Amino acid sequence: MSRPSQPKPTSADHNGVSVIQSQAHAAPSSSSSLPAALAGLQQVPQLVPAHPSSTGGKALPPSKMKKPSVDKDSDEYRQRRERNNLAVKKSRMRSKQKAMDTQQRVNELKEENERLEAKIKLLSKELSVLKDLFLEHAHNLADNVQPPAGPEGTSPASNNNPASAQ
Amino acid sequence: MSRPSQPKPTSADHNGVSVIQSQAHAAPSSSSSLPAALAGLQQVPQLVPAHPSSTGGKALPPSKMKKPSVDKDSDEYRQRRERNNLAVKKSRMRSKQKAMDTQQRVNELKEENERLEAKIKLLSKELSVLKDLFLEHAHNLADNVQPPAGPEGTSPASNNNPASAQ
DNA sequence: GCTTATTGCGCAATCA
DNA sequence: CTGATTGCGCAATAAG
Repeated sequence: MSRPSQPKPTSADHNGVSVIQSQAHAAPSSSSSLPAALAGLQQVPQLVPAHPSSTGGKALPPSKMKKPSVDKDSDEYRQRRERNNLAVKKSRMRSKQKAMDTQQRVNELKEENERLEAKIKLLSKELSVLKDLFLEHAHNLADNVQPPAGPEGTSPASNNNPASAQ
Repeated sequence: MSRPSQPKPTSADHNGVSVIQSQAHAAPSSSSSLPAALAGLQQVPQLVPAHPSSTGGKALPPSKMKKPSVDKDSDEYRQRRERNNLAVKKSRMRSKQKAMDTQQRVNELKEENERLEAKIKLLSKELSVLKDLFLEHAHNLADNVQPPAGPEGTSPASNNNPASAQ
């Protein structure tokens, strides 16, 4: 599918002198047609070619517009277009890829986040248990310098019930 | 491949009907803050040189044209185009917005991640301190029932309450 | 001042 | 049938 230089038949009427633009009016307030506001829009209020030149000349429609000589039939031109098209394709491909990568990153980060939160939860729990144990001990020591022989402190804070039920 | 309909000329026309007007329309107003206007792109609505409303054969030399319909000069056509252009613009805008949002999400998640990791670090530290204290204590108890009498170097866990963060 | 990369846009085919 | 998407090419810039 390379691009064999082709004579390009239909090129003749491209625009050369005529911007065949077809029909008149392109919706004057085009935006008015639809909720332009909704669509975003940054419309530039009519920018007229206010060129300082005297009678601008090109303001006359029925005349010929002197467009730069961009010979569309030129071989050079065709070649450049071709290259640009390629570049465009490449660029867009990259862009898309990047978007996908970003999306993926979001997923990864989300997963990571969950993992981290789980870990935090775990650590917090461990910590609270240990703290409780410590407090208990401290209380025991404070209350009585000679706590019961029972080393383990499975008892409510402060004084544990020596004569506990069972 | 994509367009088996025609011998793909290197032109903009998608099917041979020819996009005669090239993209010269003057964006009536719509987006674009681009300085393109500077180029003096003042395209004025104007009638095309000639087009019979009828099927005036297009300009396609030695080929066969199988898509005569689609009167570009039709009012209907123009209207549909305009609408589609709007839709396209809207769609693209959304697409872009979405991409940006996703990117932002990545940033937020990254931040969150850092925060969480910091928290984990803190908790881990606290935990290790407590554990050490605990172990020490346990050893003392196991080795000797009378820790206070022992060498003063290893003073009991004093009191220091690490529960003070954030 | 060239070339490539990006960007906005319109057209048309296709999807929904 | 209508709006939404998508591939593609053009042209104007931006970037190198």
